[in-house]
Amino acid sequence: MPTPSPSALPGRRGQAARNDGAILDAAREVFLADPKAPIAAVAERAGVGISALYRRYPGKEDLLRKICHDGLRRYIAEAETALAEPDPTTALRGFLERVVVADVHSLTINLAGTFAPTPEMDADAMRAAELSTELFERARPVLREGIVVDDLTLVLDGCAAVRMPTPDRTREIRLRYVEVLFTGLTTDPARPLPGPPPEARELSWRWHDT
Amino acid sequence: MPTPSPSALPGRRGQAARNDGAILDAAREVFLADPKAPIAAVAERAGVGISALYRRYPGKEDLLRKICHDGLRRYIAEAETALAEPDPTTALRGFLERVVVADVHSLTINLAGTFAPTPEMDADAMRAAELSTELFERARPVLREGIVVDDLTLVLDGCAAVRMPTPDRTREIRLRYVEVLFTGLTTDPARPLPGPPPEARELSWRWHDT
DNA sequence: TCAGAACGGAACGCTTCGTTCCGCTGTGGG
DNA sequence: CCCACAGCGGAACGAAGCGTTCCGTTCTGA
Repeated sequence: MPTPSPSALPGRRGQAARNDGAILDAAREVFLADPKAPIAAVAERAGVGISALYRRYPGKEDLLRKICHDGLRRYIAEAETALAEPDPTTALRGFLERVVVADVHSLTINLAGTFAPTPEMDADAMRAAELSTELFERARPVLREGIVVDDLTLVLDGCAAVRMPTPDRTREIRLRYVEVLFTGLTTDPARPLPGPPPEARELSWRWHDT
Repeated sequence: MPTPSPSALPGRRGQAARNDGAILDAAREVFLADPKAPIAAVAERAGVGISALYRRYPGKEDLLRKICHDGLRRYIAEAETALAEPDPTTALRGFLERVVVADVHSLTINLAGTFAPTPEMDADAMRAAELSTELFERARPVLREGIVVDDLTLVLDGCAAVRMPTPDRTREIRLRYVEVLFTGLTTDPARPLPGPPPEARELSWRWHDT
C-alpha cells in the first residue's frame, strides 16, 4: 500500500519493491496449495532467501494474516462491484463467480485458525457479511424458498473444495460447479429444503481454535 | 470380518474383540476430523494404549489403508443398494445422500496419497467406478445436458468439504446441500454448462504423490 | 569512498510423531 | 491350583520438519 512506485524503479530499491510483490504472490500460491506449508517454501517460490521474508514480516503468523486480510478485502471489493450491477440475479451470480475465480474463499477456509485476527479484520469481516446480505436480499425473489444468506457460504465452501491438477483447470471446473449450484439455488421444486438452515454462529467456529 | 463373535463373549478375548471395533471407530472419527492426526490420538479416543494399535496393525499406513478400504467397500455397497431401486432418479438421489451421510467420500479425499493402495483396492475402485457409471447412465434422461459421470465426484467433493461444529449438524447440512446440488443437476436451463467436463484422469491424480 | 540496507542461506533449538520396548495383569488350559 | 503368555499401557527413543536467528556478502546511493 505505501509502496511509492510499483516496480519500475531501478537499483536495490526497485529490487526490494519487486520482492514485496513476489513474496505476496508466492505466499498466496503456496499457502493455497498447502495451508501448512513451511515458510521456506514461500521463499523458494518467490526466488528469494528466507531473510527477505523476515525483513518484511515479524513471523509466519503475520504473513498469514496479511494474505488472509488481503483476500477479505478482495471479497469486499467484489461484493461492492456486484452491488453496482442493476439486475440482482446477474449480480449474485457474477459475485459468486468472481469470488470463486479469485480463490478468496479457499484462503479464508484453509487459513482460519492459524493466526489471531486483528480488530480491523473483524470489522472487515462484519462489513463483508453486510454486503453479502444485501446482495442476497436483493436476489431473494429469484431464489428457492428456504435458502438463507449463510447458504452462500456453504456454496463457496463447496466450490473451494474442488481441486484439479492445475490452477487453470481448477478455475474452469469451479465455474462449472458454480453454474450447477446457482441453478440449484434459483430453481424451486415442490420439495422443501431439508434440515434447519445454517446460522452465522455455526460458520464462525473455524476462527476459534478447538 | 473374520471376527468370530461381535462383542459379547467375556474375559480377555472379549475385551480384545471389543477393542478391535473401538480402534476402527476411533480411527475413522479422528482421521475424518484431521487426516494428519497422530496415531496416539486414535489410541486415546479408543480408550486404549498405543501398543493395542501396534498389535493389530504393523504401522500407521496400514491402519489408514484399512479405514479407507472399508470406506470404499461401503461405497460399493451403497451403489449396489441404489441399483436395486427401480426409479433411476430416486436411486441416484438416495445413493448420493447415503454416501454423504456415511462420510465415505471425505475419507477418500482426505486420506488420498497418505498410503500406497493395494491391488485389491485398485480393483475395488474400478468396480466402484463401474457401478457409479451404471447408476449415472440410468438417470441420464433426467439430468441436465452436458453433465457427465465424473461430475458426481465433484458433487461429492463439495459436500465432503462442508463442515459444521458437530458431526450431526454436519450431516444435516450436507443433506441440505445434496438437495440443492441434485436440483441443479436435474434442472436444465437454456444456458449450456461452462468449461470442458471433468475427466477420470483428472480425478485420480490425488492418489499419486505430487 | 563507505556506511548500511538488503539479502542468501547455514545453523540452532524446539516440537511433533511414528515406532519400539519393558514391565504388568488377568486368564484359561492343563 | 498354577503359570505361560496373550494382551496391554505408556514411557522412551530417534528421526524429521520447521520457525527463527545469525553471520557473512553484495551493492547502492549519498
